Amino acid sequence: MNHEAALTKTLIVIVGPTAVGKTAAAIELAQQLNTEIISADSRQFYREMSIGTAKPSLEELAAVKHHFINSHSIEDAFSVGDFEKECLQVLGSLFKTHDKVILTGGSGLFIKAITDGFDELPTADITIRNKLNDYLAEKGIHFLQEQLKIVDPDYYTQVDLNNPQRLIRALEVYEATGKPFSSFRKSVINKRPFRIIKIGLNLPREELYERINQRVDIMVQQCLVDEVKSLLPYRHLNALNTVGYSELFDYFDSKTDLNTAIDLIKQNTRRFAKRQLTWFRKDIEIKWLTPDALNIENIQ
RNA sequence: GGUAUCAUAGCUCAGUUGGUAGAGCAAAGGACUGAAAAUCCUUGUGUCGCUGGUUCGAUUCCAGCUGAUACCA
Repeated sequence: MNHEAALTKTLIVIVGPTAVGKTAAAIELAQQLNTEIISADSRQFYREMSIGTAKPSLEELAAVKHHFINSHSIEDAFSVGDFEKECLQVLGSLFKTHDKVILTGGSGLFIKAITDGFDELPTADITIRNKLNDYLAEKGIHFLQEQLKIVDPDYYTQVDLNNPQRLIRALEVYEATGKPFSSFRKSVINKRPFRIIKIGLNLPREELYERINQRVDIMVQQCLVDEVKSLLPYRHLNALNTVGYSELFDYFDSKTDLNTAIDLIKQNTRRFAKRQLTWFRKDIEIKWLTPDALNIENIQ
């Protein structure tokens, strides 16, 4: 893509909390623009998980071409970094035939991977990560904190020391490369060869929560319990460490009854929506709308 | 109808030997560069059921009322 062409290409990013109505709004806009949709949803990639991830329906998928829905298996190791690379490739080829492309999803980190990009970092070595998780279990978080203090004192002063995932990530990068994690973190925003417009969809909190509760009830009617049951053999996979699945695994373990599990799915989904809003709120480039207000006028 | 117990945060309850109160859960706010639907952090002003009485002072003691629960009729 040359510079001249780049100016004409626009990525329309539609974000917002789960259940706000991103899917329907994005499809309607895609039809008006005669374009395609890239999903940035960290669980809708996986073809084995459908009901609990609130994927677009078969009709919706037929109405507009979607990318990164059912594109991967829960057994694949598919990281945000992988998504960044694969998605940019898809975008490049879509921009050859479209001036505007829609990127939509609720996973803030995955959106950021496309709009801003990440520094070059090594992917997780599962052996190292397992070892570090063993240390965490056996020696406690203090041990990881002390290791990090020795190996990467800069990051030690910045990181949330109570967050084991952050500590382990930094330590595994050090073990894999011999260089401190902080030395990779340049935090430069990658300039993309296309224009980016960010739209955030939101509703009054009460209304959003009502939609979440209703959607969980619909998932149950659509036999979410059977879907989760069929995934029991894969429950150890990271993809299944997910709202809607974890709670029902507990039900199959007889740790809760079904109604309690369903109530917990609703509650954890509401909390998830709150975290999504926290993430997106700090992005001042986002123009906020109610879902029914999204139209071509908003994306000029 | 009688007796007893209870009435404190959205919920479940603790507590104040009388000086206007605090836990868990819920909820809200925040962080977050390859686990991200994950992970982590912060936040407790409530007519202490109502009306009186005693007292310098009552959510605490006393009386009445209202409601709940249990037992007896």
